[in-house]
Parts: sequence; C-alpha cells; structure tokens
Amino acid sequence: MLKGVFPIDKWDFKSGSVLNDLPEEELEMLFAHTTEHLYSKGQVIFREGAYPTGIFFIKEGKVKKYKVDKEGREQIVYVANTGELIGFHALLAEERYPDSSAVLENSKIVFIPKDNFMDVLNTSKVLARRLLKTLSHEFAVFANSLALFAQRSVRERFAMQLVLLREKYKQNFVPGMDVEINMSREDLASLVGTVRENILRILKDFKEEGILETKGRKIIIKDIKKLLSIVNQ
Amino acid sequence: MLKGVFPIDKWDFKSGSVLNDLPEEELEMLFAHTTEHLYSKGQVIFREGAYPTGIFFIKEGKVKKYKVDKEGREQIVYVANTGELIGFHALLAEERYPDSSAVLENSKIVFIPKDNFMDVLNTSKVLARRLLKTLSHEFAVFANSLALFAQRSVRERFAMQLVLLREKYKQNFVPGMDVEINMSREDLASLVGTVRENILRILKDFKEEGILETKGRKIIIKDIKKLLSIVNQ
DNA sequence: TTCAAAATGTGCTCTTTTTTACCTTTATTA
DNA sequence: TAATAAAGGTAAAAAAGAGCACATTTTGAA
Repeated sequence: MLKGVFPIDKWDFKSGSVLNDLPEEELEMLFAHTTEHLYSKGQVIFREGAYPTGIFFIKEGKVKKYKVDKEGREQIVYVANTGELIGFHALLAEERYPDSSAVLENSKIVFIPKDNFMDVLNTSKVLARRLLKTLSHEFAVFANSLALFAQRSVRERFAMQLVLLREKYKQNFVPGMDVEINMSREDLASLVGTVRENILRILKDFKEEGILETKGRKIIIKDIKKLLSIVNQ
Repeated sequence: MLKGVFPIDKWDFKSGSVLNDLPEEELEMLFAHTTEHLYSKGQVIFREGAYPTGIFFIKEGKVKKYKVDKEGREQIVYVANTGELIGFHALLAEERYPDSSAVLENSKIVFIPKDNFMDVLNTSKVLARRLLKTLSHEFAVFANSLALFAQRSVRERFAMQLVLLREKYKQNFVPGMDVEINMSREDLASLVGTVRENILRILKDFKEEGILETKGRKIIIKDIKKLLSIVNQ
C-alpha cells in the first residue's frame, strides 16, 4: 500500500469534479506519497506568474482564483469547492499560473506533484478524456460569464453570483437547513466586478424586496425564484 | 488516397491552431471524405442550443462566436481566424452548443463529421494532448478577458480588442502594408460589450489622439504603443 | 444607375456606477 | 479586556455609459 493521503474512498467527489468515477488505480497513483495541508482563511496557495510544480486538490474548503491589476483591484475568476482540482490548467498549458489562488475559509489542501499527475495522464486515457470533457464544459460556463459581465448590470451580475454561490455553500449544510453564504463584502465585490459600496447598496435593496436576509456577514437567500427572475429579466 | 479536402499541405495552420504539427496520418483521417463549403458574410454556421454533429475547420476567413440574450443584445465571445477549429468544445463536453457561430467575411469552411474527429481522438494521443494544451491555454486567455470586462472601462476594453483584432487581421496582409481591421461598428460594440454609439465616440477620440485612422469602415492602427499604454495604464 | 435599406455618425438626456468622505460595528491580538 | 485594525455601512457628488432622436453616408439589389 502506497503512502499518502490515499485511501480516498471516504472522500466525496462532488459533481463537476475531474476525479469523479476515476478508476481506483489511477486515484492511487495520483495521491501516492501525498500529504494534506491545512490552510487558514486568506492564505495564498499559489501566485500569478509562478511556475507550477504540481496541482492542488481541495479535500475540504473553498478556494478563490483571482487576478490583481495594476491598481490593486482584485477580480475573482472562479470559486472552487471541496472535491475540485486546481492549478492543472497551467501544468497542461505548460505556462505560468495566469491567476492566483487563496482559500476563502480554513481548508484542507493536498498537493499532487507534477510527476504523479503526468504519470497518470500518460498511462491511462480516462483522466485525459475526463479533463477534456471538464475543460470543454467549463468553457461554456466561462462564455456565459463573459456575456454576463459584458452585458448585464451590477444588480443582475450580483443576483447571478448569489445563485451560483448558494449552490457551492449548499454542500456544507444538512438538507432542510438554511444555506448560509459566508463571504466578505469585499470578496463579493471582486466576484461581481464592482466596488464594495455597490454590493452593500444592492444587498440592502434585496433585503427590502424580501429576497434575502443577513446574519452578520452571512447571507441567507429566502426567495431564489425572485433572484432568478432578476437574471432572466 | 482518401477523398476529401486533403491534402492539406498547402494549408497554413497558424499559431494557436489545434492542428499545427499534427501527424499527417491523423490529418488525413480527420479530413477524410470532407468537402469545403463557401459561407457568405453574416451566414450562420451553427446556432446556440443545437446538438453538434461534427466540428468545423476554417480553411479561410473569420468567424465570430457569440451569444444573444433575451433583449436581442449580442455578445461576441471569440473571433476565430483561418486555420482554427470551431465547435469542438460542445462535442467534447457532450453538450449542446453554448453559443452561435457566424462568418464575419466570405469564408471557406470544412465540416468534419463527429466520427472522423472521435476516431482520431481514440487512435492517437497526440490530438488529445494538443487539445488539452490548447484548451488550458485558452482558459488563461479567457480569465484575462473576464477580468478585463469586469474591471476596465469601455475605452480600455476597446483598446485591448483593437490590439487583438490587429493580430488576427495581420495574417491577411503582406508585410509592410497597413493592417486594416474590417468589422462593422455594431460587431465591434458586441465584441467590447457596449453600444454602437460608444464605439463611435471612442473611435473619434482615438482618431484625434493620432492612434488610428479610418478608411470607410476599415480601421488602420497607426500607434500601437499608445493603444497598449491605454490598456496597461 | 437608382433607390431603398442598412450602416455610420452626432448631440443631448437620463441612468447607472464609481468615487469620496465619513461613521459604526465586529474581530484580533497585545 | 482594552486597543487597534479590519470590515461593514451610508450619503452625496462626480463620472461613465446607455438610450434616444435624427442626419448623413454607404451598400447592395432591382
């Protein structure tokens, strides 16, 4: 039996995960001799411009991928959840990281060295096919985001992101309980591509319209249909 | 010798093309029994929501990929050039087209049936690896676009798109000659994610600043450094 | 070549979004 | 636990962008 964070049978690969249904031998190869690391809220996993030496598996937690421009404004490009792999794009493209990654909450992250990943990719065709499918799918999602950012108002963009975030935070809660989105207003602004003040203003509007409630920094969506109707006009 | 648009040795696979340096046998398989079709300016290649039955190769011309929202506003997601494949994302993701495609100018398009594509993908590892690399790279490009759209002004976005378009239109011209970007103001607006009036206004500014000249609808960039300095602050 | 349709161009108004300048509340840690 | 930093919140002015109405030019089909 190989050392590492394997066995992974207790792990839960959520939908959208590249590793879902991957043959056990391949998972074993992938996670051979790996160890899990604890990252505390806000800690950076990798930085834009660095050369990748492996990929990262989110065993538990949430990770933001973001870019920072000259003025220091941050744009969150993607929020990754438990069960997802991050950083493999740069490895496959043989390029430096195009964005940075940091954990949004205390998280357990497994580093998978480049060799592990490449070995599995070379010996089996399942991973390659799975990656192709995932990447192609993500492409469609990205095209959607692009149109959203380019054409829609801040209010509409925020409504959309709240719907998507709710899906991500759903996994943390037992069925029946309220889903609590726990993200700073600053991070929400970075995700929507606006400033904090705008997020605050729209959050206030949404509260008055009965769409959501807040418990401190936590956001609880009460009327998802109304939220969706904002996005779909 | 197989029938089809093969031999492709006269073709010019530009950088960024998935087919660059692909083994001749694989190209032969891919293009077996295919024929080239003429599309006239504005003609639609495929429409959002349709099921893919194959992929398309741009033998000559330019193609826009775009999404249309409820109000009829169009957002161009990508401009593909001679030598590029389009429509393979949907096939690999096993989903319907997430966007539509139409030719921006009279173009020669080759339809490659699904079976051809899948056969090559199954028999060889080169294409799969090439696709993974291309997709991963495009991902970084897309992340950049997203940050651009989310954080930058219309003026900055337009400046950036002009730089990118110039690269695409460069291929049509002999070295030394002026590169002429030939796109309707409406399409430029769809690409930048704004309205026609804004494009007109900024185009006027750019002319006054000596950045570019226009010849009818054609745009000739005279000072690319100034244009880049707008994007990079 | 003519003529209608489509595309380009301009000025003005109105709306949305950002910026600025604060105050208040919640976390963190010495 | 008090001090201090960080995050949350509000209002008003300034700037950017969208929408509208209409004139002009170009294009392409009869």
